Amino acid sequence: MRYFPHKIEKKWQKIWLKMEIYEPDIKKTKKPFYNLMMFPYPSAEGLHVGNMYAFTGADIYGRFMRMRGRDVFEPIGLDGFGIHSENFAMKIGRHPADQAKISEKNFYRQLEALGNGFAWCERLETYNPEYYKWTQWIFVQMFKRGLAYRKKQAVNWCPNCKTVLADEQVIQKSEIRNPKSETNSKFEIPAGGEARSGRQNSKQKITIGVCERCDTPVIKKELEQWFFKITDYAERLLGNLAKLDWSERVKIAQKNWIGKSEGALIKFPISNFQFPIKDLDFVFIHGYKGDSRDIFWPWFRKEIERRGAKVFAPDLPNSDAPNINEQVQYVLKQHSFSEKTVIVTHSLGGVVAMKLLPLLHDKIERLLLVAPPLRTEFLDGKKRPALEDACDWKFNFNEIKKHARNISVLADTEDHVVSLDQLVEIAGQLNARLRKTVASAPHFREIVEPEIVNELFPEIEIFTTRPDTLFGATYLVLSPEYEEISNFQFPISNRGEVDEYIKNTKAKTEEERISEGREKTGVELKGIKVINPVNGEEIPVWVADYVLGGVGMGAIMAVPAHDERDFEFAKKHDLPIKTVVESFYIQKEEPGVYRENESIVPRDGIITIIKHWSEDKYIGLKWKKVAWGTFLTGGIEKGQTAEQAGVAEILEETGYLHPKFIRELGITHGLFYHVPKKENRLVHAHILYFELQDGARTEISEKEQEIHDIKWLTLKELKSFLTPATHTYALDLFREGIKVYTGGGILCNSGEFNGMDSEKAKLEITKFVCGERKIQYRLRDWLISRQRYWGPPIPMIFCESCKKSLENSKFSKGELENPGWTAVPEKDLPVKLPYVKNFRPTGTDKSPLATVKKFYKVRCPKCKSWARRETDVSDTFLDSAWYYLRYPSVKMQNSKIKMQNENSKSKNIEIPWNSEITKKWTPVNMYIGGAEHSVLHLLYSRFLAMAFKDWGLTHFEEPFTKFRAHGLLIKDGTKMSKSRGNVVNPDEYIRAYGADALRMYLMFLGPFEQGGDFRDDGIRGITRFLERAYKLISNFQNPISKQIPNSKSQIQKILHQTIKKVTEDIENLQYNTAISALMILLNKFEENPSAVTKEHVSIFLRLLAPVAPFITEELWSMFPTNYKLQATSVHKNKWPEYDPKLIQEDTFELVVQINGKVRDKFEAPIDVSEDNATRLTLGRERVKSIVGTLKPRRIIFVPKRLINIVI
RNA sequence: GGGCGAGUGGCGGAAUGGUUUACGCGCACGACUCAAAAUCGUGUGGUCGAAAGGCCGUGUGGGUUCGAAUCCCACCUCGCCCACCA
Repeated sequence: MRYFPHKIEKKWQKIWLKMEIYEPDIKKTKKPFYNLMMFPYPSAEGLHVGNMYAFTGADIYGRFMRMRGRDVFEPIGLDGFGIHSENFAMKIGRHPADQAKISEKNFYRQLEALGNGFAWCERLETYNPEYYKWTQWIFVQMFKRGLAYRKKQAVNWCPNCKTVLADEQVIQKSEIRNPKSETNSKFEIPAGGEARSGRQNSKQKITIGVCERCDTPVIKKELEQWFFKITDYAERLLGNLAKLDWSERVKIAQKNWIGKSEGALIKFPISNFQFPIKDLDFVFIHGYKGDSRDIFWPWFRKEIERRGAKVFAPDLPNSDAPNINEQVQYVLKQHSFSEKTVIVTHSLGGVVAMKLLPLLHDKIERLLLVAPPLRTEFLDGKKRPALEDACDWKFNFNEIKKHARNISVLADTEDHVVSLDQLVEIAGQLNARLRKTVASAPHFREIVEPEIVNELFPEIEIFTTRPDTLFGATYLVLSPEYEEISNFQFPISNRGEVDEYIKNTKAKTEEERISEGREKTGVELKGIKVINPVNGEEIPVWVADYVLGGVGMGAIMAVPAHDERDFEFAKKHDLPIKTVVESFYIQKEEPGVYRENESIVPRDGIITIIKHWSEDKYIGLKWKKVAWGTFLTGGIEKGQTAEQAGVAEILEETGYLHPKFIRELGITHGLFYHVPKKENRLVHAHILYFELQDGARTEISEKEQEIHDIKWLTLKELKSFLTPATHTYALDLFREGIKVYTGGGILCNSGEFNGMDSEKAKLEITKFVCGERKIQYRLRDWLISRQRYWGPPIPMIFCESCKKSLENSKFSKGELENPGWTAVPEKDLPVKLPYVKNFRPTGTDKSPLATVKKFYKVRCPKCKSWARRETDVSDTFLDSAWYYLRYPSVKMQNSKIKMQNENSKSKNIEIPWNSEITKKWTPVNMYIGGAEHSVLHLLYSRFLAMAFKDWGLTHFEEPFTKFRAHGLLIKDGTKMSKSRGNVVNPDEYIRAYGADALRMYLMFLGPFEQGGDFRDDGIRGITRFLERAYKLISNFQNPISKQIPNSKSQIQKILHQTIKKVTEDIENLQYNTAISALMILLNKFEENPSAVTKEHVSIFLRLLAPVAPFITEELWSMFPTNYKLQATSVHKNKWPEYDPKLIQEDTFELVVQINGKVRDKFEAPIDVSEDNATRLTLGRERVKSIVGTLKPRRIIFVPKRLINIVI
C-alpha cells in the first residue's frame, strides 16, 4: 500500500473533530494538564511556518502528556485586535472588522491542518465583544483600585503610523556614519598605548530608534494617556522569578527589565542668594493676634540661626487690633534694612511688609510672603472688623516690586482663611513666584512648617547608587525635563540660554539626539550653586540631556572620577575631576589567597613597570619559591618617596643603573597572602612607570637571585604572566590608561571616611548627610492608551461637572486621583467599538473614534450631565495578558463573587470566568512561546495575575508554572519574519508532503529551544522515513501466535533503549534527537523484518504518535483487531515504558587508549574487573607492538568505557 | 557599551570529562531500468600511504587533566536581547 498523506489527514481531521478526542472533560477531570501556546495574531496572509514550528513543538508535549495519562487541555484562539491586524487591513484596503472575519476563517482552516490536538470548542478571539467586554472590565477594576491613572508624558510617536509607540515597540537600529568631527577626546594617551593606535575608526557606529513596523525614525510627543501602575508590583515580579520553572534566559531578561538598584536619595541645598546665608539678615513679621513665639516662629528662628544668619523678630504693637501704619513705623525704628535683608511674613504680617517696602531707601534681598491676605474676605466667613480698619488695603505693587530683588508667595492649598485667588492675585501683581503646597496645619499654623524652609532654602534631591563617592561629586546635572528649572525664580543669570537648551533638546527627535553620537551637551545654570552636603563645598549645577527625566529623580550628582558619562561631560566642559575611590583587590586565586584567620600587615609599596631601553619589552619577575609572576615590587621606607623607592628597588633587585622615572599611573590596594613571608599583606601600592636609559647593570646579590628571575616580556606576554590581581590592574592601567575607575575600593580624599571600604561607606556617608536609602527600579508604568481604532475602547468617561464636585467623598480611588474621570459601570459593558468607515489614524493626537460624535457624546453615569467618552483604545498586550484565564471558562457560566467595591462595601459581582473551573485548570502547567515575548507579554500577564489574586479573583499569583521559549526559525541566514519577506506558508508544504512530514521535519531541524534553519531540501529524508514506516507496517502480516519475543534479542534491546531515549528527549523538548532515535529503530526493523512483532510495531507507533499524529493514527487503525488495544485512537493510548533490565548490555566495546590516544578496541564483559581488563589489554598484539618492553607508568580504567595506558 | 547564547564534515546537527562527526541532507559508486525518476545497497573529515597504518582535526592562543568539543583564563567571529538607568 502506498502512503497518501492528504487522504489520511483529511479523514482523521474529521473523525477527531467528531469524536472530540481532544476535548477533556473540563468539569470532572481529575488529572488536568493545561498545555498552552501563545495564540497568533492573524495579521497577514495567513499562518506562517514559524507559527507552525511553535505550535508543533507545544503540541508534541501536550500529546505526550495525554498519553501519559493526563487530561490535556490545549486551547487555541486569535489575538486579532491591535496594530498588526489594523495595518494589514489598511494595506489591502479592507475594514479591519471585515478582514477579521476573513482571517479568522483562514487561520482556523490552517490550524486544523496542522494536526494539533486543539480543544476546538473553547476558541476565543480578542476582538469578539464577548471577550473584550471583560478586557474592559479589567480596566475598570484597575481604575477603581487606583492602578490606572492618567499622566502627561513625552511618548514615542511614529510619524508614519501616526500613533504612539511603547518604548518596546521602538527598535534600535545600527547605522554606520561618518562622524561630523573628531569627537573622541584624546586625553591621557597611555604610555604603552602605541600598540593600540589605529583603533579609532574613521567611521562610527550609531543607533537610532525606529518604529518596529515601518522603520520610520521615531519622534517624541507629549500626550496625556492612561497608565497601569505595574511599578507597584516591581518587587514581587522580581522576587517570584526565583520560584518559576522558566527558561533561564527569560528570567534573566525579566530581571534586567525590572532593573532593581539600591542607592540613596541625597539633598543638595541651593545657595540661591547673592550673599552667603551667614551674611544675611532675616526679619520675621508675624500675623494677626500673634507674636514672635507663636506657631512656627521659634522653630524657624532655630533653622535660620543654625545656618549662621541673624534674625530680627519683633513683637508688633497691638497685635489684636492692629494699625498697620503704626506697626510699620515700629519695625522701621527698630531695624535697619539693607540689601542683605530677607523678610519673611506670615498672614497679616505680609500686609505690614507690603506697606513697609515702599518706604525703604534700599532694595532688600528677598521677600517671602507666607499666606498673605489681600482683602478682608475670609474663607471661614468670619468677620474681622479689627482688620478692616487696620489699613486702607490698597497697595502700591510697583513700589513693592522695586524694593525687593526677589519675591515669592507661599500658598497652602488647604488654607481655610485666605483664599487662593488672593494669593494668585498678589503674586501676579508682584510678578512673584507663587508656590502652592500643603501646609502642616491649614494656614501654616503648625509649630513646624518645613515648606517655609524649603522655599527659602530649596534643595535638589538626587538619586545615586554610589553615595560612597559623594566627596567626588563636583557638580550636579538636571535633566531638561526637570520641572523646577523653569518654575524657580532662581537668579539664573543665563536663563535665556538655559531655556533655549531645554527647548532644543525637547524638540529634537530621537534620531537627532542620538546622531550627535552621544556627545555630552549641556548648559550651566549660572547664578546658582548647590552645597555638597558632605563637605559644604559649593558646586555648580548643569542641565544636560544625558540625564533622563524619567529616571530616578531626574537629577544626578556627577562624579567624573568614577562614572564614565560624568567623566566625558567633565572633560568636555572643563569641570573638576576628583578621585575618591582607589581600587582594591582581594586575592582570590592561588597562589596567595588571602587567609581570613591570620592577621593582616599593612604596608606602603610600589608596583614598578620597567621598560627595556631599546625594545618594547618590560621586566617581569618569575618567583622561584612560589608560582608568582609579578612586576618589580617593594616597600617604601620611612622618609622615602615612591619614586625614590622605585629607583632603589630597581638597583637592588635588577642591577640596572639608569632608570628614568616617567610618571605615576595610580594607586591600588591589594590584600593577599605573602607566601614567602608567611603573612597577609594589605598593600597600598603606587604604580610607577620607569624607562631604562641603557643596559648598564651591576651584579645583584645572591640573596636576590635566589628569590626570582628577571624576564623581558611583551605586553601580551605579561597578560598571562602576571598572577596577582593588583598587578593585572597595573598592566591594564598602563595599557588601556583606565580613565575612570568605576569599581569599588578604598576611599581617599574623603575626610574622615578615608580608608573605608566603599561598600561600608555607602551606608555611612548616606547616614552622615541624612540621606534616605532608596531602592530604584528601571521598570516603567505600562502605557495603555493607543490612538488607534482597532482595539477595545477604554471604558472611561470624562465629566467636567464631576471634576468640580470632587470632594463629595463618594468617589473611588481612581476617581480621586484622576479628577473628572469615571469608569463605565460594569452593567454597561462592553463599550462596543463602533463600525467606523474611516478607521485610519487621523494624524492628530487622537484616535479615529474622536471623530464619531455618537460614540463619544454620553451622559455621565454619576451626575447625568453631558460628558465625553475616552476615545483611545487599549494596548493589545492587555488583551493577551489574561486570555489563558478565559479559555477553560469559554463554555461555562461566569461566577459571581463578593468583591469589595469602591466604597469598600462587598457586593456580588460577575467576574470574567468560572471560579471552580479556574481553580481546577490554572495556573497553566506548560506554556510555550517565542522568546520575543520574554519581557512584555509575560511580565504583563504576571502583573495582572498578581492583581487578580490580590482582589480575591483567583488563587494563584504566577500564571505560568512552566514556560519554555522556542528558538527562531532561520531562513536564508536571517530570522523568518514578515518584514524580511522570507516567510514560508505551510499550506504548500502540507499539500506537497503532508502535515506529518512537515511537523516532523520542523522538529528535526535542531533543538526546539534553539531554533533551526529552514530549507527546502531535507524534508525528503523525513518523507522517506514516513513512507518506509507506512510500507513496513501496512504490509505487516506477522501472526501473533508464532512470535514469542525473545526477551533478550538485539531488537528488543534497541526497542527499549529507544523508549527511554524518546521519553527523556520529549520531556526535555529535544525533539530532534527523539526523531533520530526513531529513525534508528526503523532502520533496525528493516534490517530484519521477520523479527518484528506486533508489540514492536505498537510501541513504535505510540512513540511516533506525538510527532506524526495522522500517519500513526491511520496505521494504528489498520492493526489487526485480534491484537488487544486499550483504545481506538493511538493518541488515547498509554505511553510505552521501558524495561531497565532489557536495556542492560552483557558486553561492551572496551576502548584502549595509550597515552590518551585510541589504539585498539575489543569486546569485553560488561562487569569486567580492572585487573582482568588490564590483563586482556596488555595481552593484545596491537598493544604489545606499541608498548613494547616499556613498563606502563599508570593505568586508568573507566568501567564500561575504556582503559588508558600511560607509558 | 552591557547581558545571554553559539562557533564541530560540503550542509542541518549529535556527543556536556572518556571511540569526534549519531541521525538526516548532499555527493560518489553500484543494483533495478531501454533510459530516467523513484527505490534499494555500499561508501563519504583532511592528509600521507599500494596497504597495514601514521599524522592532523570541534573559531584562535594558553591552562587544568592520564585524557578536553566539553572545565578554567584571554582573544576573535556571529546571533539574540538591552542600552546615557545615575
